[in-house]
Amino acid sequence: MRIGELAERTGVSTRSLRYYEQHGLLRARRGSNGYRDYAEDDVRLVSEIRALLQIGFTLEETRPFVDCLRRGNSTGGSCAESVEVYERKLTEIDQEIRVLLARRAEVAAQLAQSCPGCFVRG
Amino acid sequence: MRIGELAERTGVSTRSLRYYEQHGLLRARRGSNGYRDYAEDDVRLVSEIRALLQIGFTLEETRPFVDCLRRGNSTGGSCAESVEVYERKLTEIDQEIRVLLARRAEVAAQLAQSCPGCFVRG
DNA sequence: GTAAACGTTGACGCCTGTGTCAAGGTCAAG
DNA sequence: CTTGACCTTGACACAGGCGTCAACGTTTAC
Repeated sequence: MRIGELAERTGVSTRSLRYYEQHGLLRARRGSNGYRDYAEDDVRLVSEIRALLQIGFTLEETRPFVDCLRRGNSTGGSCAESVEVYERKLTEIDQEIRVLLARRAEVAAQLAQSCPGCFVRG
Repeated sequence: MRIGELAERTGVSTRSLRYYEQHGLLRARRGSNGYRDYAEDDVRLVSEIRALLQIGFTLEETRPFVDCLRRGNSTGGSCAESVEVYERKLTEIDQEIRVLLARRAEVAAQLAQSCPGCFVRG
């Protein structure tokens, strides 16, 4: 299928699809006219990328999942590298949460000091 | 004092000081040679900005605090506008935390599915 | 044949605070 | 007078994923 159809079926803009390809996540055969020609499997592949981006992964972090799918696995997360990324991501998220909680406490403290009457649930 | 001294005393690069000025947060008289000439109070002012940036405020959000200090208040947070920003920031942070917690749960669920043996404290 | 729809690559913009380089003015010390 | 430290403005670069426009080739339908 051509890029327009893939875009429509995945709900992803053609711009994004080309961007993914540019970063080596997506590959396409080329017709004699230069048009990209995608396989059926690419629909799932793009969906995997989108799902991960949605969760907060960077494009680079989706690479192991894509590679995993390409190797024929039923799920992008079925490979060791993917699991590692999952675990790393969990650690990162936990760290971000800690930072935010610290910030929240800091802001709440400042607010309490500036405005003793202001209640802050915490 | 000149910009170099202010930079040294606040631990902020001259680049940043000029940037703050460019955005109307910092003002300086100019000597006959065109050099910026800062007042003693600007040290505290810059410190206030840095403290807020550190906590995660954007430069724009520090404006009410700066204005508040300029009006002669002992603290940048002593004004109604500043308190509003504090409260808005708290709400934003809480929202971000919620997003991160949701993401964490999502990632943990995916990980558990991909790797049943992997334990995830939650 | 021609217009419309779709494809191609390339490149700029965004957002935010800051690093960094350029090309030049100023001033104190030797 | 020269060196070097310090100042000035201006402008490019980054990170990340994508919108969007340009300029141009292809296919499709009439």
